[in-house]
Amino acid sequence: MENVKTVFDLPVIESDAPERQDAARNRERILCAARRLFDERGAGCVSMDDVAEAAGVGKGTLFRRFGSRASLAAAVLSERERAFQEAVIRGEPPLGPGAPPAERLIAFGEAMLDTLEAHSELLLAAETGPARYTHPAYAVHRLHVTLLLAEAQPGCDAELLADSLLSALGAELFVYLRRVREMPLERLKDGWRALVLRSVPATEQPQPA
Amino acid sequence: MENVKTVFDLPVIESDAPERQDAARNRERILCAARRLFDERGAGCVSMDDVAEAAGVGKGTLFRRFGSRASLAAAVLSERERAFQEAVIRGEPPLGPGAPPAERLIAFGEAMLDTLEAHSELLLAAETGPARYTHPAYAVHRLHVTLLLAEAQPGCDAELLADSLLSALGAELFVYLRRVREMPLERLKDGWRALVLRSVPATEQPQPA
DNA sequence: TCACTATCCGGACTTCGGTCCGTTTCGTCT
DNA sequence: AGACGAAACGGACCGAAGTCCGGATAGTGA
Repeated sequence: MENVKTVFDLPVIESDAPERQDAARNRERILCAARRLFDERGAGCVSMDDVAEAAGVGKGTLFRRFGSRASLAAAVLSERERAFQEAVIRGEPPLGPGAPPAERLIAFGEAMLDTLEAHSELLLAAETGPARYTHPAYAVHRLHVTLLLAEAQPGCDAELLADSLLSALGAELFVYLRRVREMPLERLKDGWRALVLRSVPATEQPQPA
Repeated sequence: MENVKTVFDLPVIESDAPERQDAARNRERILCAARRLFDERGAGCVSMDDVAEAAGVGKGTLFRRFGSRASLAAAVLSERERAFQEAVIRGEPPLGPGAPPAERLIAFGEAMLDTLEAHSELLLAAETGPARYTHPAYAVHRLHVTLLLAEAQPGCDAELLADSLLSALGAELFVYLRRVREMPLERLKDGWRALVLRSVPATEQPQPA
């Protein structure tokens, strides 16, 4: 995992040719406008037409660059996501390499919960539809969790368990627990910790290596 | 739990007055048409206009009875849901009362997975938007799981753990695992079993009572 | 039987995500 | 510089969920 490059957002598969100048300019305009609007009004109150207009760009252009609303939200989050991946792959323990897998899993979930707390609306927008599971960022999270689980508990179905655990960090559930059920953030973190410690033997020691 | 009445669908909060005759007739027509169309074409290919037309009813009426598409899908599923609740509350072990809590949790998840396998599209439609967590059926599932967890493991945060475990049975994740990742149903069941056994000490014995 | 009213009906309308396609612009090759 | 093809632009257009409100109707009380 530590040799993996961070994975950026790939809103639309760009084959190989470099981006044309106007395209790059418009992408920047759009991202800038979207960031501003989402920030001002909350992601829920911003339509794609709003973004297009604020960016001074046609709607077709908006959808050509970012294939969907969910994808645009993800792109706006990509900078943060990039930093997060960096911290996970090359950062300090316990989030980064060096700590025992259970510790790292706990730190991972806590970091995710902090991100959710700070950007729940945006993450909610980014997870609507089938977007969540097909997004490259999710693939990275899954891979990370899968590897940690496999390390902590060889023999378990780490692939599947990773998805199951990650589902507990979904934005929809988070918003529900936080806003409707009004659970404090700390409680969610404790819950995650307990969940991980149940899934992984706490008796694990720091990997020798 | 065993004394709780089954909870039916409450698509729209009807205060107390009994339903007017034409209203009841139209509800029936709508449900009938929806059931048929969903069955014929798959839930994804049926618009609300389609349902309204097939039911011989205006669109306004459709939305007056069932507040949203998700709610309509849930209503169509309500009969099955009712039977499921019955089996959980008063049926045979291990799904019904009598088996140790871990066993019942496993059986519960397996039954949910079977339902998902049979009606994934409909469940997917029923879970779009914030619908899932606010639906009465979800409240019943959560209560059931919460009580079993509390019984199996006093002292744990059963409320939260219930939601976390249930998130692993969400329709969106299911469809993704099943169709995109192409995991066999049995693997998902095994995964659920493992998840439950990790969350609950397997050393638990049938409740003394 | 006949008002009378609360409830319900229905379809036109709005909003919004997403698509299409004729037009424009960029970069390149001569 | 001029021409040419690929790529990008933009806004009209579409389908579908959900809202609104003027008109119809079922139950009620006299």
